[in-house]
Amino acid sequence: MIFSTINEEIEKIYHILLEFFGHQGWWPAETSYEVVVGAILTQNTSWRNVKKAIKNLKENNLLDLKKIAETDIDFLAELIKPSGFYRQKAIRLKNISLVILKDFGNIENMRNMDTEKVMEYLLSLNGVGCETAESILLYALDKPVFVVDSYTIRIFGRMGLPEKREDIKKNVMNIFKDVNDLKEFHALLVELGKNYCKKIPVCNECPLNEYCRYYRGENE
DNA sequence: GACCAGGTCCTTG
DNA sequence: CAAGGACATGGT
Repeated sequence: MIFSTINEEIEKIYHILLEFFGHQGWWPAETSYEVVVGAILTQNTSWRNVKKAIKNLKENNLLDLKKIAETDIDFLAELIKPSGFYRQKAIRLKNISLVILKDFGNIENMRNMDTEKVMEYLLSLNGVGCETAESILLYALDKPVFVVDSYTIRIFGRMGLPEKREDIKKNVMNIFKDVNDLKEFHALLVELGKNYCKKIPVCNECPLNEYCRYYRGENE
């Protein structure tokens, strides 16, 4: 067994963040389908805005695979307007729901498939890219997958860790095998990204300063 | 008013 | 492959 510096650093970061921010309890949703909807709606969009869209769907009793699959696209677009890119997202959301309904009947039925297979399947859907697919796998289907988003890439870059999404994913999944750890870690990284590791960083009080190249003025 | 937000797709070089 | 534009609302 060889101890890698990178692994130790990643593990250390996880524990610092957990201590600093506490347990995140992601994904904030009542059903697995709600995770899927949220994952689409939050693409390049603040969760604050997504919540409004989800609220609209719930108030219309539409947060259901079968119902969205039958909903008029223009009406759907109107409801999810606050989440931005709403015309695109309405089309994609309805299409994705239709296809999943046809192929599986419901989200839960996707759990029986191999992780690799579901990943491939999800990526084939228009509007589902790497991050959305990973989010669905981890948070809707409870598959042990690490979600790499733009915050993660930025944070790893600032820490001097691997910056390519597949490298990040490999490294993290090599350390954390447990679904709950993977869920927690991604949520914690988003929390750090939102509050400290921004494009214009808030280094004061950032819990990861001692690991940050940027803070030490070594790059950027 | 500028900039950013829990991306993805399509087109170009 | 990398880079650039389109998609759009709402908060700081």
